[in-house]
Amino acid sequence: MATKVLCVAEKPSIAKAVANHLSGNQVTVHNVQGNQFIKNYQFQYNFPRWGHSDVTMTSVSGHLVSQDFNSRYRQWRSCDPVELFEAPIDKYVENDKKPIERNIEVRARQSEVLFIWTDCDREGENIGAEIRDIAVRSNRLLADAGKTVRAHFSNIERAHIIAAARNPVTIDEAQSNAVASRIELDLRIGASFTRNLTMSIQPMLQDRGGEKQVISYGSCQFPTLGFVVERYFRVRNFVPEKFWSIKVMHEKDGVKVNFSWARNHLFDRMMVVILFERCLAARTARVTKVQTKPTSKWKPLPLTTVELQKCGSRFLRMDSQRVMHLAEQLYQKGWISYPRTETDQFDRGMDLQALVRKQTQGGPWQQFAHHLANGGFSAPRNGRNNDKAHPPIHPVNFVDPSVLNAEERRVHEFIVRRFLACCSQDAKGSMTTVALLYGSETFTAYGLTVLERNYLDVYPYDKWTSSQELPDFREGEVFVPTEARMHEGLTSPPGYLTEPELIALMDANGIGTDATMAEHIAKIKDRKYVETRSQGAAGRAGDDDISDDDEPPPVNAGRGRGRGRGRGGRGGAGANGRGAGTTRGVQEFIPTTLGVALVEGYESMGFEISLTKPFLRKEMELKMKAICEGRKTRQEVVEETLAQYRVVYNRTQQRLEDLRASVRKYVLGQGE
DNA sequence: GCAAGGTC
Repeated sequence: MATKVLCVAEKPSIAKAVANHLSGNQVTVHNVQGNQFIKNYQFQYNFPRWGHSDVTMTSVSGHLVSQDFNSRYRQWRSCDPVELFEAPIDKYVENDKKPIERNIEVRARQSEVLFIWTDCDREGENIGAEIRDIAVRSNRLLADAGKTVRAHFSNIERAHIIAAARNPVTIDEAQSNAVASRIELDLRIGASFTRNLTMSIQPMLQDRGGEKQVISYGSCQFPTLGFVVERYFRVRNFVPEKFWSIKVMHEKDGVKVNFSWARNHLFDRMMVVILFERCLAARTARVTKVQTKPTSKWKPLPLTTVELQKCGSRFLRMDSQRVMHLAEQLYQKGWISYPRTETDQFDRGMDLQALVRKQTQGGPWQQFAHHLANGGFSAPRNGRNNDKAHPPIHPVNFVDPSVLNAEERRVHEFIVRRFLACCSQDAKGSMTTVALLYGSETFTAYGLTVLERNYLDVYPYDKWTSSQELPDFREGEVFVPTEARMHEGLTSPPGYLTEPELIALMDANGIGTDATMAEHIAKIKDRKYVETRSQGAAGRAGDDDISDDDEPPPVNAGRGRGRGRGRGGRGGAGANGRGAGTTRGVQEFIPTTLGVALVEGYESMGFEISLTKPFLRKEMELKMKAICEGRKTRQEVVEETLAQYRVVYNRTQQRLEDLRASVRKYVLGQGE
């Protein structure tokens, strides 16, 4: 007698891949009535634990269960918003998900074992619990010990999937509970604050003929707005500072070589005058070091969602939501892998060379792919992130670019080139350093010669070019510099926040996930908290009369722009918050008067915890971790967090006048 | 008319 096993994945693509691996492609496919994406795959498999089995492999499509307040509370004016802190919450399945629910119910009734194949992350654990609850309601026997299990897998390579099928584990209830608390808190806090804010502020805006707009609070959208406003004020409040430096130029063999000062620049004019006079007094400079050594520019890391979005803004001039939409389409058509991933390491088991060979069929990268297939291949670098659920974004099949529309083609081309770049060699070069001692001061010139472009040939988004060749200097050589002068400069203000910078800040502060960051950005635009414009479209705020010092020396460029790069430095010249590389045409974010009023209004209330800063979200993250590790229960976290927010809510009520004053000041221009 | 998280 064959055991009947029901497998349920988080999404159709996983169900299909797993079914194919386990069945050896001996599989029959059935449609699920009412949903064109979900399929049931039926095949035989011999599980060590259950023996010869008839397997049905199906999937859900993300969360199956929705949550909202009981209908008595759903009308906005049905209750005081503060009641939403404890109003009963209903769980239900949306109508469009009913066919998926029904499919599981029917199949569960015929099954002896339920085998969950959701992604191995917190949300996946919670979705797994949703699936189990629905299945158990339909077949109580599945609640018995060992009758509901879960696959532990971190990629969909064949061997890995088979190992997961043979070694089931149990659902991690703690992780599921962590998500449950997150869901409840986001709902209660988001809804209560949003209703309160909207009902107290919206009438003021309507007075001036504004349309009815929702003024929302959310644990992700507010910190996102906070980043934009913070940068805005940093630009607005920027006071340029004068600085001084010493510039040395020497012409040799017909080449003018600029030497940069080891101290870069100083903010003390007298000091620079003294140091400069010592240079002049010394008259000659002596070459203290001539060094030529190999250098390289590292190839990029495997592509994550966050990186795709940043590159989309930077290189393709598309906003993050657009890029994600296009990537989603490419995924659904089967050209690229799953586009929502935090992983920047390829699993060792993956046959990357086979994927490279697929790209030799055509496209502008064809020749390069041939070169990799014929011995040029080099294993990708490993980044530091692995979500244990999805591989880095990569092309899974060849598609002739001409069948894609213009926008899809650009995103697809980027993904293919990025992948091929990952599989090729670092660019190689040679860096010459010449150091001078002139008076008491050290000056340095650098010369870069690019020797092998390697990955750069397929990845035009990175720039690395040879500098002017340095003339021959000898250690100990003494000369009178052709030119030496003092230079006066002004520090320049940071630019407004660009989308890649905003995404980097959200990423570093844990605001949103790879799948939702673009939505939060779109949300604060939609709510009219911020506006975007093309960088450089309008004159930059403040003075035009800005000069800056020379760029810092060209250090080994390999040190990639990693995750979590801090925000632009403050004050100091040069550290101006503008991202590396060209940013012309990139969208920059400017808060509206409403956005500024909200942030300033809340700040003026002087809470010890700020709603517009990322700390609360981080704290939530830590509390979820505590639940996962068994240090706290779901109830404890919900209660203590709600208590925290209640304090903020009550104080917001008491000091509503502060918030209204802020709106009057910034939005209505009525002063204080 | 509310959030954030999955997913098509």
